Amino acid sequence: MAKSNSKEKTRDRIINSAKKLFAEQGYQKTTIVDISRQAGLSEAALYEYFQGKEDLLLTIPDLWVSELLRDLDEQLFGIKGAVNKLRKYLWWYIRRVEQAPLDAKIVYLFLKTNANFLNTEVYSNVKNLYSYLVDIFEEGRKTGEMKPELNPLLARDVFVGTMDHIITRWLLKDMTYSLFENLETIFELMVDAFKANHPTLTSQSIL
Amino acid sequence: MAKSNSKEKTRDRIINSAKKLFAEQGYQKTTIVDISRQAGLSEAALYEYFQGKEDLLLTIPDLWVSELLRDLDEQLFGIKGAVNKLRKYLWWYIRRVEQAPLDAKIVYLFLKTNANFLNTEVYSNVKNLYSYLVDIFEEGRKTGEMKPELNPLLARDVFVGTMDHIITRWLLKDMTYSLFENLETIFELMVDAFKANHPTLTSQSIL
DNA sequence: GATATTTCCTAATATCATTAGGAAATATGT
DNA sequence: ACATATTTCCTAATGATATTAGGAAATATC
Repeated sequence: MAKSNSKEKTRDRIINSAKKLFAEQGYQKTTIVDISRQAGLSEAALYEYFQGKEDLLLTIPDLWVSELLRDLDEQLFGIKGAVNKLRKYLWWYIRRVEQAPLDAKIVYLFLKTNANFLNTEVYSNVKNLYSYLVDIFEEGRKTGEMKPELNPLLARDVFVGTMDHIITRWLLKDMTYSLFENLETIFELMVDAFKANHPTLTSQSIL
Repeated sequence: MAKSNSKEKTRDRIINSAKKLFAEQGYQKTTIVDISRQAGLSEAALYEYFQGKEDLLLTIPDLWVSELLRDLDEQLFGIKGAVNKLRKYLWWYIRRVEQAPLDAKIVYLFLKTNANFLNTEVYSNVKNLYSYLVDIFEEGRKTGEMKPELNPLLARDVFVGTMDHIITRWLLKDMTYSLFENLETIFELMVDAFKANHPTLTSQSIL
């Protein structure tokens, strides 16, 4: 299996070169020659591994997001309470973004642009990633930890929107600070939107 | 002034053609030939009006966003109370997006990608657009209408993030529904994050 | 050791963005 | 009205770059 092994190595080298260059110079300004040089190949050889530049762009975040999805279950396992799960989700995701800023940059800045994004494997994986949040809000609503009238889909929009917003700004500002800086405060702010109104009084009410 | 008049007309024709094609097919897939044909010109003539394709891309949202900025002051004039201002801001902005979906699409989907975005006039105008929100939250905090410990910058992040998120999804889904559908509910959800905790009790407390 | 397959390369080819150079139309000054 | 300057536009270049052709070198398979 030395053949397929070396094939995997070359493929990985191409992916990593592309990732680096896309994130540094942007998708448009990165040429196939750039990528293949960086990977120590000719342009033509690259086409043995990928159908083209766009295929390459779509492959990178695909790997990252499906790995995220695999990890998420495990991370939330055993955590009790909707708010605690929500906190874990946020801290986990932000950490993952800080650990893989190049992947994050490609997902957040270059993918949405792409006309095929909605038909992508990445898109459906991202949707899955976010659907966990809907479940968490649903649980919170049911247990009375959160508002009885809470709409889980809209709560997810607030949560994901805020998360994506601070991540996008961080990426545009070239990751010059830590995403964790105000995370606690912003989390508490959001939770106030979701939590039942009078936590010190009885939150169980009969219809 | 027939000369400069006709010049303006041609320029506008180019802008509108580009706007339409960029929004329909994306920036990359739209060619200069496409745009100039649509505008009834040769490619070369287009270069009399714009420095190139990227210049064209950046000009379109520049016009839209500076017009928004001019309008905003007037729209908020005479509205009393931070929550009322916030509501007006949201309804105004969402309406503007629905009225100019092509411009919105270019701002939201193609601009962030661009490496020069942060050095753009558009960027500084968008920042100005958002800075109104910070003022509103500051006012709300001072008058006691909102939490005394509210961080106006973070509140803005929640508000803008949520707004941008629902707009981006709407654009990706090809504007097949109305942005106003759940707006009331989502607004109330967010306001719960900002408002003082016990509105029925005294909200003035001494440190 | 011979043959098939994979991996890679050097050169086309094709598709644009952009520029050159100049013609036609329009404005300006007399 | 005429001559000249300026603006607007056009038909080709030119140049960059994604992709493909065709085949050589390396590697695997029998």
